[in-house]
Amino acid sequence: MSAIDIEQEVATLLRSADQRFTSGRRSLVSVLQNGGGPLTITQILKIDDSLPQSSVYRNLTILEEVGAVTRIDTRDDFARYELAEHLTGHHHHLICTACGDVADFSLDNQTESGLDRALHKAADKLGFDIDAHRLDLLGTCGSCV
Amino acid sequence: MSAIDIEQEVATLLRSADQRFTSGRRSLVSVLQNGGGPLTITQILKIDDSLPQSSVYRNLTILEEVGAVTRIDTRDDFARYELAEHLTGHHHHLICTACGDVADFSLDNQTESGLDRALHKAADKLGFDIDAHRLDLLGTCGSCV
DNA sequence: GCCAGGAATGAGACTCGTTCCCATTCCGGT
DNA sequence: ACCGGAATGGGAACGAGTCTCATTCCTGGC
Repeated sequence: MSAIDIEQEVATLLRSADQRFTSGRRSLVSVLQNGGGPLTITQILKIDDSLPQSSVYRNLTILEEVGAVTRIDTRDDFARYELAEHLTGHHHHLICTACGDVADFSLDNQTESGLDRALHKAADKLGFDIDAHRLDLLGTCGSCV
Repeated sequence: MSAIDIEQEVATLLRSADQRFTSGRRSLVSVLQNGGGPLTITQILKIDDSLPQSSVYRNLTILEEVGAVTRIDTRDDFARYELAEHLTGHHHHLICTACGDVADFSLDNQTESGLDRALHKAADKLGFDIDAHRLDLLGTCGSCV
């Protein structure tokens, strides 16, 4: 999905929730697009220091409610945000337990769909209704040896 | 693994890290054993109100360092703790996005090992060293309709 | 059994990521 | 251009989790 398509899609999502696609929100989306992985609030503020902290928090929450952005909880104390999967494609996360950084990766379709079947079977048995699955790898990234 | 075996194992883990298996830590382990799923600090304090908050935090941290307990981050603001997998067996979590509660479930061996192979392949490609994987289902539990 | 010294405890102060408040600014419809 | 509701942004408030430190508890050596 191209940068312009993503903008369009985010605009639509906001519009249908009676929200405006303001310049602050535009900047936020663009920072996330170029972030190369989930970003913390601190990282976002450093990348674009024209954005005030409180607006970043508020707008990320709204973008999440609208379904344009996903919040990721890792092991450290910082929430991370990235564009939602229907904008970037389904993927998973490599979480480095040494430096806290998060990178994206994907599984091949066969593994993914096999997993999905198994998950639904297990969830059905327990009367649980699946919205999404979250598969993260915890370990050490290349730069942390 | 029986309750007594678990106590033994935790004792060994603590001992080999030059830590004592004190009565507070014993209570903590027993609360987690009977919790029927990962518990928040608040839940732990409610179940056993003889435990002071600061000790619960400190001892959970120590038990985690020692490898007896695992910390789980869900969507809400509360960290949850449960006994480590080598005491209870490998499993995953159903996280209810409505009430925040967490339940355990397992996948069949075949799915699990296939997944493991795929994950290692993907991680190797990126020079990432896997310690563990974390697979959670987000959705609605039976009691939240 | 007793004592010394380090480990563990527990109550409360503190930290800091996140949320809330509210006066001001912006924007779309008329 | 004007109005009204939405969005903004600076700072105050909140609260889960951490830190401090005086007290209490163990444990190993005598």
